[in-house]
Amino acid sequence: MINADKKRTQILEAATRRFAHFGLAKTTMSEIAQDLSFSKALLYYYFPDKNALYAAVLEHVIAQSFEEMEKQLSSISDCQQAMMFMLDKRIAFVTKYYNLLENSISAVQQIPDEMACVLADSKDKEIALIRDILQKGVDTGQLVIEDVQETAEIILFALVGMRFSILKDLKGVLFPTKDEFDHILQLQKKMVTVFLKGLASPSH
Amino acid sequence: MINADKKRTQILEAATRRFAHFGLAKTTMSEIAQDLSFSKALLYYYFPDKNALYAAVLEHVIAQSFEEMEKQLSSISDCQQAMMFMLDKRIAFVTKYYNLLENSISAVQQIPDEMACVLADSKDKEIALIRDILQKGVDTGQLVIEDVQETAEIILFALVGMRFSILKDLKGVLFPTKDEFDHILQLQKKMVTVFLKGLASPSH
DNA sequence: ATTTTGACTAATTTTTTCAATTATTCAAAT
DNA sequence: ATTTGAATAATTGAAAAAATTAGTCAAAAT
Repeated sequence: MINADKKRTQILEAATRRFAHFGLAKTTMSEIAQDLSFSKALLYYYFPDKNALYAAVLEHVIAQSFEEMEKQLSSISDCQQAMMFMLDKRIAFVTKYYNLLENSISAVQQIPDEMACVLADSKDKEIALIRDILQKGVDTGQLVIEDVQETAEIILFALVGMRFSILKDLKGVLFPTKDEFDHILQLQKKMVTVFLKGLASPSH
Repeated sequence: MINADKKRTQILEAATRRFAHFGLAKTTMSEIAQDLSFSKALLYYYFPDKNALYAAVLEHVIAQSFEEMEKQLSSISDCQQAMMFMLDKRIAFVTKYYNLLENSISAVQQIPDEMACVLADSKDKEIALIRDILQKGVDTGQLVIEDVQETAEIILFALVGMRFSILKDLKGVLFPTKDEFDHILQLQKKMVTVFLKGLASPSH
């Protein structure tokens, strides 16, 4: 029982390493099994198929990141500060898991339902996170916002889109460098700062 | 001479119709020639190759749109109004020429140098357009901006990215509808409005 | 009973080949 | 200088073959 869970976790971790480095297509179930000296069949004992394993990995790293972020965010009361913190963490996450996310990032191709679901969830949670930051700003009188949900959506669209636009401009670059992610972060911070100023209560 | 230019223009126009409707891949040189009852070889007398013709079409429609926009923009002094006008025109352009731009829009694939060049130019011009609107706002005392060029870039990145993010969410949709473009426009306007408010001079 | 495996099959991807389409050239005609 | 028909070169698409990988299962191990 406890041992079974351990095996499952081991598989998840090995899969995370492989997927995070090589992506879905360039990782085989055999390789993951070999990394652990397990038989390939064992992977199928714990996970129904490759997509499910990949989705589990995705879900795991996303959940981990959210958990950490929410914990740390709770101790920041200023919403400008909170937003900057979130941007830092967001970029750190994307930088670390860029290859894992490549499928979800590069549009075009169809994403299997299982992953689409995880990603949709993740998007909702991210909007909720931004919404909570904004709401705190409204509650403390720092901000004046008519529709907090929509405003959070606009901010997320702009952030995701900004990252995409900048990375697209770097055409021919298979793997963006740390510097390029830093550049994105810098512009995102400036944008959000101006945006928050635009939402600021006149009395402040 | 004058007749030769006319032929060139005819070819450009016929190519525009085909490319705008079917895109680069689904349009053949023979079809363009047939539309005009010219021989296919004549197209090669006026344009070195298919990519060059496509790039010329792209350049032409972009230049036309810019020209019209600049003319009309010159008579708008309020920068909020100017920005909204620009957003309207931008979306109208993308809606009209969506198929023509599909290559440039869908990332991933390599864009031939000739087109990349036209698109890079177009991007620079667009930034310049936004910069000029912002600069007017600074000059009239409506806005306070430290780095106008960078701010213009941020706005463009956010706009382009926003469009991309929203269209990506509509996965499986080959041709976005008018309504979907309107939704993009609506969110873009809200974003830019808040952003401009964030740049507004305190005295206003 | 649960967990694990090797050997097997099914599905998918990659490679190769070949026919058909399409881009491009060019010598000759206008 | 402009235009064309006829030819060649390049590209694409479909089909077949080969190779890799996903997924299954009966039996072994714990």
